[in-house]
Amino acid sequence: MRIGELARRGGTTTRALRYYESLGLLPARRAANGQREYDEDDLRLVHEIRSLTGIGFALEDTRPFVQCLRDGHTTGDACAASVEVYRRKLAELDDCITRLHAVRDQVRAQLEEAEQRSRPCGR
Amino acid sequence: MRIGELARRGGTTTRALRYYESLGLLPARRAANGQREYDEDDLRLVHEIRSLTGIGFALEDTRPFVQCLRDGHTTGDACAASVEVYRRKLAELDDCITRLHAVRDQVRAQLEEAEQRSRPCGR
DNA sequence: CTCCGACTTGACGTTGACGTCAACACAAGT
DNA sequence: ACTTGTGTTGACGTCAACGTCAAGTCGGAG
Repeated sequence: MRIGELARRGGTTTRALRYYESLGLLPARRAANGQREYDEDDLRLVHEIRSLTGIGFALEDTRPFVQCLRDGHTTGDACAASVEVYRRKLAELDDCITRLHAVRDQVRAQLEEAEQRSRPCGR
Repeated sequence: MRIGELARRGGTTTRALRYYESLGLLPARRAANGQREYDEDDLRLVHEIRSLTGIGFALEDTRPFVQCLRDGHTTGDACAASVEVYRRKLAELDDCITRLHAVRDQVRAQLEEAEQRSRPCGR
């Protein structure tokens, strides 16, 4: 199939697919006239990339998963490198959540304090 | 004082201060020779800006706080517009935290599933 | 033949908060 | 006088993940 069909079926755009190719993430064969040619395996890769980035993974983080599929594994997270990305991302998320909690509490305290000052006595 | 001193005492850089000026966030008087001249009140504004952006507020969000101080209030959050920013940010944070929780749980589930597959039977 | 849709490459735009560099002027210290 | 430090403006670079536009090519339908 050509790039337009892959984009449609993969739930993305032709621009994104060309971008992935420019990163070496999704290389494409070329037809005689220069047009990109993809197959069902490529569609699988696109789905893998999109589902991961949809969750919040960076494009670079999807590389091990794509490579894993390309190596013949049935899932992208069957390889150690992919699992490692999972772990790293999990730690990042926990860290981020912790920090956001702290910030939220800080903002909430500031807000309450400001409201306190605006009506000093009861009411 | 001049821009270098303000940057040092405000915990930032001269580039940042010029940038703030370009946004109209921190206008500066000029000396006869064209150099920017600041006073202690400006330092106060810089501290306000930095402490807010340090928490995660966008520069534009600090504008009401800075204006509030410039209007003579003792704190930057004494004005309604500032409090409104607090509220908005608080809602944003809650929303962000909720989404991150969902993502984290999703990633954790994926990770556990992947580990399950790597050692199918006990152990 | 003409028209349309899909394809190609290349270049620039977007968002935020500056960093970095160039090329120059002015101030202070020795 | 010379050097060093600090100041000025202006322009371009950074990061991510593409969007948008331009100008042209290719294939098939009518």
